[in-house]
Order: sequence, then structure tokens, then C-alpha cells
Amino acid sequence: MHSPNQTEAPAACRIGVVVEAPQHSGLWGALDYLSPHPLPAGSLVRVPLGRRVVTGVVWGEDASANGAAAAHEGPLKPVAEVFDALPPLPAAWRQLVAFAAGYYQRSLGEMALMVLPPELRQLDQTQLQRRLKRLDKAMATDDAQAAARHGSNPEPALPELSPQQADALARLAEAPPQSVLLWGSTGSGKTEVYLRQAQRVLEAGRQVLMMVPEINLTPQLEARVAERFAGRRIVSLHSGLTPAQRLRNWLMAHRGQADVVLGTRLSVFTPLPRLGLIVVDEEHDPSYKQQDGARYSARDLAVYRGRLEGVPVLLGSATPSLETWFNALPGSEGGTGRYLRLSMPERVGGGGMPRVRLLDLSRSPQLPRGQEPPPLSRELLDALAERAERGEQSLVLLNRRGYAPVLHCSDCGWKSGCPHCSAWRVFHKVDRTLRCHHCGFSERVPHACPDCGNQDIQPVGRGTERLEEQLAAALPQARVGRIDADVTKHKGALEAQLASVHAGEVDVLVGTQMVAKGHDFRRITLVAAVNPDAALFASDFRAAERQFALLLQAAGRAGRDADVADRSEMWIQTWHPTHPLYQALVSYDYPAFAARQLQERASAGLPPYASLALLRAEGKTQEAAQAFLQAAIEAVSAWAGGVTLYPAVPTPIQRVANVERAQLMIESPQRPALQRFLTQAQPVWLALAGQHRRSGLIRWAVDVDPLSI
DNA sequence: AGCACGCCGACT
DNA sequence: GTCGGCGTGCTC
Repeated sequence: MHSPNQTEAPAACRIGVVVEAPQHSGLWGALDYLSPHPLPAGSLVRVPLGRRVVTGVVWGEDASANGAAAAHEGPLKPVAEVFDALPPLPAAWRQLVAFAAGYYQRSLGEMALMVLPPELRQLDQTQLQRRLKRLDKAMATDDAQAAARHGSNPEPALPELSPQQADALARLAEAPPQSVLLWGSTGSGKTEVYLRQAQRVLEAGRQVLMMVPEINLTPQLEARVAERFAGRRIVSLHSGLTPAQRLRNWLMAHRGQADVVLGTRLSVFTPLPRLGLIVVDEEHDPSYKQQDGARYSARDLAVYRGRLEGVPVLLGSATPSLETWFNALPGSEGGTGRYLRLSMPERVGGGGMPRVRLLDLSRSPQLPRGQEPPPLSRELLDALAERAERGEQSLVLLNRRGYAPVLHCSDCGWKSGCPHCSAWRVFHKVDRTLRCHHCGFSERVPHACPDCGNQDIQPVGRGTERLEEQLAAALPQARVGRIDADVTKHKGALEAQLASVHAGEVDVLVGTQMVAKGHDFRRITLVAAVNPDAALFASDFRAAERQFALLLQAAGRAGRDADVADRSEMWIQTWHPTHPLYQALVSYDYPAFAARQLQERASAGLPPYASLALLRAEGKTQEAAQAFLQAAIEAVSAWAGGVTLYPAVPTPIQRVANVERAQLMIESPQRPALQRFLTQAQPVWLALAGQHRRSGLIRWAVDVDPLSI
């Protein structure tokens, strides 16, 4: 075809580009475009897709993450624009993304584009160049200021290392690059080990990726990193940043200008040309698993990335996930021995962990009398009062927000259910609402029973609001405060409340698990878990593991200063004081707890001895969701060798926001067998989902390595 | 996912 | 006679 405007030879190179297209679009791998010149793999481009122009990444050969890559027949469109001001995304980044896409059963394009800063996808070439120019200018003035400061700023004095810290660092120095479990009790100084190891890596001219579960919960770590590496460029990466900040920080990392990246799970995908160390703090924390979209585990990807790039990965925890523990146990103790294990059992400064005391509720006198809510023991109230008198602080943990989990009419039996979900709406006394914690539906509390008009509707059970009220009533001389997600959703409220705790203006702090994590309270000598029994009998196989970690982490909030450590205590109110979980907690015997759990997992065929995946379905009706799952089983059962497909069941919360949910579990003792199966099943299920859409299927997805089932 | 095309009800 | 409801189908 003759084109009068084009005097040059027509575009000659066939370029594979991945674009954002979810897997149910059927576009799995790269799309082919034309370019007059070859483009290096990893280049960012804009390409026409249908009637729009979208951002994509040049992938090069073999972009068939799933299924066969049949060459596209027919005319190809040309690449619209190449972002050549940006260095191409490195091969290691592409390999990490390709692995994640394959492993977590998502399309390559979705994975690749999802992990780039959202802002980058919006910009065109000239806008990006403007940003880059502005960034260079800012960095130049920054450098000048840093140089001016340098002479006046003395090197920060390093804290003296404990013998076990020194030992851990010595062993790290001589170990080959590999995954390392740094198993250290709360207060043993894991952070100092991260910082020293990071220091070595920085001095060798390389970059450090430091991951934390939730950045807002660990402002102290951020401050410490900034202080320690004052002369270095440190950037953070998490979803709390503005789009512009996130792009800026990502660009600094990608161009090798940032030395330290401190971020949440999404930062595991940051391209880092000089990567020398990955740290995963609190590696057991469930926040590392993405809970929607591409459900990746940032901790597991960090381990993969470390191996890929020949870089050590430091996994830190006092209560490692059983998967990590299993990999850090030597073969002689029944583990795989894949990770090096470094232990730091003692707290820095010589203080011990608080003494754990199990309060047997069936024996202790109870206050207040009555059936509801569950009791607070007299002994606990006395202990709280006593601490308050001495000027010491206490932390009372209850993992349930609101005033009461449900309202109940004693006449007709009405309960405050959510009209859109199969869950109770929680009574919040502060703003007098009934709120569904699953869909957010909120209404003013009715004055009378909506069904029978009875005026006498009662709160059932107890949340943090009610606990705060009860403690304030029972301890009139003490100042009671509360921290939970309801308090902290007001901007600055968390900081204000924490400041008042640190200033000693609160004697008894009531809180959910969010206060058990990371905060460094100096004057707390008593931590009490008021109602921890529920987790003992939960159907989820990871409930015990999570609860043990939470209680031990909570215990670590007490006695952080060595001079109060010896009189610090952790109290557990329980009906089941002989339960093995609590018995292991009393002696701080994580290995015993883990051994017992591993034994149970082995005999039940659960992780880490087996690999799991869930096929989840959402539908207009429960029948529609289950019909799809049933059909999905039948469609693959002929060749599902090596994997077990369990029956389709409703999810624990069956209906959320008027969407019915069901799932089926897929299990295999061999991870590769599960992977092969899922990869084959995916296109079959995709076609099947198309047929079931008419009968009410809304969405479906595969969740590999689910956290809970 | 977007963004079309496409065929049936209440409005200027 | 049109605006617009969302069912169905495609994107190199």
C-alpha cells in the first residue's frame, strides 16, 4: 500500500509488548506490534489497543506465561511511542514479574503493569520527561545541601552490639548469599542487625530493600533508618503516598539514585539496579499477602528474588511463619534446611520477657456478675488498679472493634443482621450506629426492636468500646484510653493518642491487635489478653499460629526497659489454661509450639507439607457460584492427577454486599504438580466462566497459597 | 478491564 | 422520532 507521507522503509521489527489486560480477557502473554527499530526488552512504550492507547512493557521473546504463544495473524499496529528517557526495566525485574504471573495464575500484562507506579501508566513521554527533569533538579539541590551539612554532622554513635547480635552479624558476613531466618525475640535487637548488615551493603555501593508489613505502624523504624543513614538517599514506597511521590521514589530506586527503599509488600517489585540485600521484617505478618487481585506473597517473592539476583534475604521474626520455620529447620530436625537460621533469644539490656500468667476463668471470682459480656476477673481489675497507682501502664487487648458485636431483642429474638451480608452489624456506641464491618453499611441504632417494637434491645458480647467503658467504671481512679481502627481513621488521631500514652497520660490502654505490633511503649508493665480463646477453636488451620504470634508480640510490649522488665507480666484470661498454645506461651517455647503445629499439619496434609490453592467464585446466588465450581471440577477431573479437588462450599462469610461467595480447595503434596494443574485448568475455567456468566456468576479467581481457607 | 456495537423502553 | 439501559464480544 502506498503511503505518500512515509518516505522511509515501512516498520520492520515485530515487538512483543505486554499490556494491562486481566486474565479473563483471554490475553495471556504479549501482543505483537511493529517498530522501525528493534527495542530493548524492558522498554516502556505506548501502544494502540482497540480504540485507546495504553502503556505497555516490551517483553522480547517467549512471553507466553500461560498457554501457547501462537503468532498473531493479520496486520500489526505500530508502537505509538517509546519512553526512551527511562532505562529499560532490567531482566531480573522481568523474570520476577513473569514468575509471579505464572505462579499466582495471572496474566503477564496484568502483573507487569500492576506493579508499576500507577502514575507511570497515566503519563505520556513528554510528561514523563518533565517529571524526570524536575527530579534531577531537586536531587542536585539536595546533594548540595547534603554536602554543606556533611562537615558539621558527626557520624551517629552506633549502639554497642550484644554478643548474640555480633555473632549473628559475623555469621552473616561469612555466609553465601541465601535466605536467612533471623529468629530473635521481641527486644532482641533485630533492627540493629538489619541496619549493620545494610551498612555493609551500602558501603559496597549497593542498594537495600527493606520491607515492613504496614508502614504507618512502624514510624519508629523509618526514623531509625533515616537517622542511621543520614548521608544516604532513603525513599519509601507504599500505598499511602500520593501518586506523584510514589512515582518519584520509584524512579529514584529504578535509576539507582536511592540507596535504601523502605516499603510495604508492593515494594518487592521495585527495580533496583544495584540490589545487595533484601530485609523482610516481621516475615510472618499476614499483610505480606495481597488479598485481592493478584494474590501474591511479597515474602515468598522476596525469597525468589534473592535467589534470582544472588542477594541475601534476611527474614526477621520472633514467631516465624511455619513455612519459614520449616525451611530454617535442619534436615536432622525434620525441616528442609534451605535457610540459614540465626537465633537471638535474649533481649538487649538483659531484661527478660514478662512472666506469662494464665488466669483460669472457671476458677477466679468474676466481675461484673451476669451472663453478658464475658467476665473480667477481679484479679485482673486489681492488678490494673495497682499498676495505675504505681504510675505504670497496662495494655488490655481485645481483638474486636465497636461496643458490642451484635444487638439482640429478648422478646422476639431479632438480631442486628446486615441486610446485605451474612454477618451481624456491630453496635458502635460512640456515634450510635449499627455498622457492618464487611460492606460498611451503617444505620442509626433503632430505639426499639424493628420487628416487634420492644424497647428493650440489648448489646450482646463486648468490643473495645465497651471494654473501655467497663474498665473506666471499674477503675475510677485510672485514666483509660483506647486505640483501634475506629480511633485511627481520623487523621492524626493515632499520633495524638500514642503521644499521650508516651507522655504518661493514660494508665490503661485498650486496643486491638494494631497496638500489639511494633509500638515501643516504655512504661507498660502489664499486658492482658481478655478474650483470646476464640482462636483456639477456629476452623482456619492457621488461626493458632496467628494467635501465638499475636500474643507473643503483645507480650513483647511489656517491660521494654530493663529496669521494669523483672516485674512485667502478660496475663491471659482463659477457660482453657491447659491448652498447648498457652502452655507453650508460658515458657516462651516457640520451637515446641511450632513442632506441635508442624506435626498436626503433616498429619492433616496441610502447608508446609502440601501446597494449596483456592478456586473462588462470586455469584448473584449461592447456587450460581457453586454451579460454576461444580462444573469447574467436572471439567478437569479427568486429568487432575496428583491433585485433590475438594467439594465446593460457601465461604465462611457467605454473602458480602449482596454477592454470594463459594470456594473449593485444591491440594497437592507436590507444588510443581499443583502449578502444572492450575496452568492447564485456567483456560478451561475461563471458557466455562463465560458460559456461567448468564446464569449468575459474577467473578472468579484462583488464590495460590491462601492464608486462610 | 475498557470500550465498542446492538437491540428494546420513556422522554425532549 | 431520539437518549440510554446493560448484554455480548474484542483488543496485536
